[in-house]
Amino acid sequence: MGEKIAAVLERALPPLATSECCGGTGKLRPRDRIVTTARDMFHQHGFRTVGVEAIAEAAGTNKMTLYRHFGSKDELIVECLKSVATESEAQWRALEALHVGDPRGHLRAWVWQCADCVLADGRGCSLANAAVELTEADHPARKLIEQCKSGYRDRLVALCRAAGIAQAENLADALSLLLEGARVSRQSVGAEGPSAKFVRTAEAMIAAFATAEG
Amino acid sequence: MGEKIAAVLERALPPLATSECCGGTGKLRPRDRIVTTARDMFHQHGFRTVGVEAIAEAAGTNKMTLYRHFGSKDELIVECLKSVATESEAQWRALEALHVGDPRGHLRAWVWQCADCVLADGRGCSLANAAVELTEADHPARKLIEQCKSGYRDRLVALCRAAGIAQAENLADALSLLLEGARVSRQSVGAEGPSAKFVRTAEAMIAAFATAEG
DNA sequence: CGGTTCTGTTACCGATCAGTAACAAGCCGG
DNA sequence: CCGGCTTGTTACTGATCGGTAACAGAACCG
Repeated sequence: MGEKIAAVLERALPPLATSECCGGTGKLRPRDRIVTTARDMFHQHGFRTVGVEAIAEAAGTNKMTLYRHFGSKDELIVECLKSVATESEAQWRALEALHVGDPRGHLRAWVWQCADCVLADGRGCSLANAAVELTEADHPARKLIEQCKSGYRDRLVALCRAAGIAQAENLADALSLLLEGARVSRQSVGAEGPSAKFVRTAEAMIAAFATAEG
Repeated sequence: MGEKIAAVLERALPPLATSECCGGTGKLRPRDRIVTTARDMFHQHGFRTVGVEAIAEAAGTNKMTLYRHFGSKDELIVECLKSVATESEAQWRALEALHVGDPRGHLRAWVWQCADCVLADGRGCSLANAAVELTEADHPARKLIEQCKSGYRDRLVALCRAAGIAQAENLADALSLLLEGARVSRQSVGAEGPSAKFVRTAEAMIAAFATAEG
């Protein structure tokens, strides 16, 4: 099954004392370093591929300390996804603060922010990827994923409504599909595939919904 | 990491002699039964989750025979994806045959066929899922995935062009994003999420592109 | 200072998994 | 009936991985 990433890390990393590694997380406590590092590694290489030992090592600590903070790998995964969700929410609020009283501009800025994200990161959305990878129906991450995605959807609906869109739910869902599609398409076809048309399509869609009678 | 699917299978399957199991592949030769069964299991539970032993057993044979036909698990994965691609191509041709001389009806029928697929199958596209799960940059499946997705995109562009759409590439890519988004969104938010709006959105998009001046 | 809490280290367990060896049994065409 | 090819069976290796035990050391706070 391909090359073990542990071996790759072994080769790529300098001897390293106790910090300033993959996460670049400086002088935080082990728990925070672990979450940050694990978040990146899970995102980059997948949840099943990355082992807890590799995470601990990359975070400048060891497996034992990891297990003192997280009861299991699944629990760590959930914590990482929570961290992703928190960051996503912070990004949303930041964009919100930049466009108070201008929901239409807010919506268009959101499109561009998403496009940046799709462009910059070749691995899409960690939450969606987790839903693909963690197939056990009762995996603790599944509930969280659904909650986050639903929450995001609600915020997008509210934004569309604020922007004066009559069929706010329909536009929000359409934009969600486009965004999710762009992120997954970039992983399978590459950045020059359909995902390159995300901005143009989303803006056209917004324009169409804005001029619709309802 | 949750419950082992081997254990689940052990419980769910009757003793079973040599056939008529998960794949329900009757009297085919072992190689074909393995591919069919592996395709289903990979799709349902993910590529890394499913072990070769479980596949062989579910296919009514054993690991040794599996390895006589496939050099490695990765090779089997590639073969499964090829099988998926072949089936998808056959479906395309079947739809094509039903709508000769009516590209516009063909396009709308394609939308409905996709919707059926999204509705019926909660696990999305095996190729896209593989791109999410198999993160090694040089994994043999990656090339295949990109080829298949690009080929599908080309066919969709051709169909749009035949339907008289001026910006055929743009519509094809937009529809690709919607479809891919619907399949991945169904896995994270469920069937009642944004993916439920796929048909309505796709049809609106086609209508918009059809009336555009170009 | 002393005690407590957090962390590092090493070694280990049990399970799983990809992949192989060796041999016995079947099938099938001549 | 025979000889080759395909399969079944069992047992095994070597590696990895999730998770734990036990002890030593460091940091912190009174």
